[in-house]
Amino acid sequence: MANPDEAGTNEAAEKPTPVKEVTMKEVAAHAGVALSSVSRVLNDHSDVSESMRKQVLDAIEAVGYEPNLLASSLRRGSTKTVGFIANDISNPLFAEIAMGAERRLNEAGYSMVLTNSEGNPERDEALIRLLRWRRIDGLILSVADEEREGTTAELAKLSEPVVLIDRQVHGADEASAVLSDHANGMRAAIDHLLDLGHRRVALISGRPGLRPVRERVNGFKAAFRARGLDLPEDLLKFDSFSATFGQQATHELLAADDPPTAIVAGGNLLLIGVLRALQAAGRTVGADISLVSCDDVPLTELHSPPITVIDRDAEQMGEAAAELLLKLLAGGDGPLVTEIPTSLIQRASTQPGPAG
Amino acid sequence: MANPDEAGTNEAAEKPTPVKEVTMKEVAAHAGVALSSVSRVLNDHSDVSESMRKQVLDAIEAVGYEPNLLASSLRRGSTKTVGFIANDISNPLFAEIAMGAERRLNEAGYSMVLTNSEGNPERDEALIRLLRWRRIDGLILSVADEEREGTTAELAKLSEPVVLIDRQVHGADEASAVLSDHANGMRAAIDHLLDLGHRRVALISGRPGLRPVRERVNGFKAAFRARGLDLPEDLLKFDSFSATFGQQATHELLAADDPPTAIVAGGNLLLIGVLRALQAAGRTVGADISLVSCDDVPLTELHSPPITVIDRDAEQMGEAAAELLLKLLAGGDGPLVTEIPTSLIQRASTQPGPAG
DNA sequence: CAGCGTATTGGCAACGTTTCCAGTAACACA
DNA sequence: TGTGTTACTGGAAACGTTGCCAATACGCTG
Repeated sequence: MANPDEAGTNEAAEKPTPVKEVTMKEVAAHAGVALSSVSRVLNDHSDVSESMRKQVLDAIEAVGYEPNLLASSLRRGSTKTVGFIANDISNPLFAEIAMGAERRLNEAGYSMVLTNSEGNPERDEALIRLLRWRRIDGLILSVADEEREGTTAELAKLSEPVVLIDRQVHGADEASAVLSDHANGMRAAIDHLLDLGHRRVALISGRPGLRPVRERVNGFKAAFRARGLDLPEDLLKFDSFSATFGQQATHELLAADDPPTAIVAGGNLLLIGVLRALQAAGRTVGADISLVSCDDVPLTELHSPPITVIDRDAEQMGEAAAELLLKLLAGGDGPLVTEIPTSLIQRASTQPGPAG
Repeated sequence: MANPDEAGTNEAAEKPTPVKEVTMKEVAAHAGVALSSVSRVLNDHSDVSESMRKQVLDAIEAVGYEPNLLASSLRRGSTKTVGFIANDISNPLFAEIAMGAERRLNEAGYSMVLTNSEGNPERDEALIRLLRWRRIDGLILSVADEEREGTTAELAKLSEPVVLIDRQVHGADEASAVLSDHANGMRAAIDHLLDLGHRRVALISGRPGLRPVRERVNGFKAAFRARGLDLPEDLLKFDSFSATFGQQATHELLAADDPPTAIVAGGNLLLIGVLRALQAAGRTVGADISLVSCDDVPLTELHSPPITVIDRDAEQMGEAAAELLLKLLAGGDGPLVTEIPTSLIQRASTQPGPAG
């Protein structure tokens, strides 16, 4: 025996298990019927006799047949699969959206292919292309950059329905989408702070290239304008949604000549950075400085003091996106838009300010 | 005109846009070469002349060809797709694992089909079957119930490689897996608490049907046994990993005759419940009762006081799982196991106890 | 008994690839 | 000129389904 790894020659089969797949052909042969009849039974077509059905079903059981959805998809021209592209699914916000979408899609018999763009617009493009090549039936996505030409070009090549999450893609105004009402949420939050006597209100957020930021800024401005107050332009910090930027921006704000008396953090990661910076600077939330965050997460509820937030139901957003997509897949014509409300949850992190 | 919906006869095309897909056939025709040559160019086979390559590439450009990965998968017998099944991807722990796995798989040219079992073993089974039918090349999963016969049966029918996340499936000891070292982590945490003088230490966790729980209990017991101390059996609460159970169990523990002086929460959702209950009971973490949690999340770091945790790198777990799967897919033979270390991060939530 | 409708079934051509196998041309060598 | 070799290229058969179309059998009516 030259090769000690080979078990020996006592077994008939010498091949490295190329276990031929059990196909409908085997089922047909075993049942003694035509291939097409097996297909009809499996797709419960109307024209099948009871005897045929039983015969085929028994054969399926007997030979241990398992459908090949790949072949079926190719033939039918539908994969029963939808793509989901997000910046970062480890962000609890996207994780919940994905969760909601997946649940709804699964109910409807669709599987979800999940991908991360990692906030990189080039990856957005590559992923859209890949999913297109994979012949997905539809796509849910939250592009990393709304302005990017390449992304819209790739989307245009996609003839399947698309639902955007909190995005408005430039050049494709007719896109279906699930949009949160950030403007009103922010408006309510700023009104609340202004009511408390704050005037030096800072906003830390990602870049205005994304709809949520634009909308929040709109709400922010509207609140100030409504009272004839000047906008604290110097307190608006836009860069990324990361914790590191939250920390850095807060640090800078606190060190300024005329520091803010209230800060609004535009996301749960930013909040982490803001809290770290405040802690490092020895400021107490609520007492020394008021704080509002966007999106309710465990941290905001259980922090001491609890943090006021502009909330929205992320899982519902995912479900809504799936719902829209399913409508479009069923032949409904778009664009379809669902607006998800935001609500202000007042907690102890917002306290009366200087003029209050 | 009988039907007002029909635009009229001025346009040649009357069909409702059945836009025939551009296939390799069209490319071949346009380039004036054989189908097989187009295929060879696309898969850069060795035997293609420069002129042929250019000719075909130009034709692809000209007709706007896009590969059909479905047909390719069918023919090749590989979908370049792996499945991922988790209880609940909205749980930050799983979200990070999924993130890590997806990143690594994508690098290697694989897509990930993500599904939620919602902690339901029946869904586990159905999902494994569905993914099998979809001809995934491999599977990463964290089963909801390790004992479940049906699950192991479905897995047995799967001839593709499988990597378990923090699970040991009964009857399939030879499975590849990524396992965290929960026992040592818990052992360290309990040692820490015992050092501080705590004796009445409670553990709130999911059911011991899952490996993480069993391992943690082992670590817990080992720490007590090593000092010849009796196990506080009455303080071990096992039910689910939910916030509601965390809250309920804590409530009960606090109301008991001989309440614990320290609590260990076995997960981030449980922690939320524990904190709610403590808050409701007016107990201050650290001062009134010591607290340890499992898995470091923003809440544990930023809580006041910060919470001591048994940490592990979730994203690394996902990457490791993908890594193992890729090895198996490349023909490596298993079972392959990666152990992920845990570490105790001491923070202010653990303070000296009665005997300390 | 011819004719016809109904219910059921089988045959076969797709779907868009990949890959094996043969075939061709060019070229070198004897 | 014949032969062998190399370097490519074309043809055709898969992969496992589905769905159209034709074929069959049966029962019924006239």
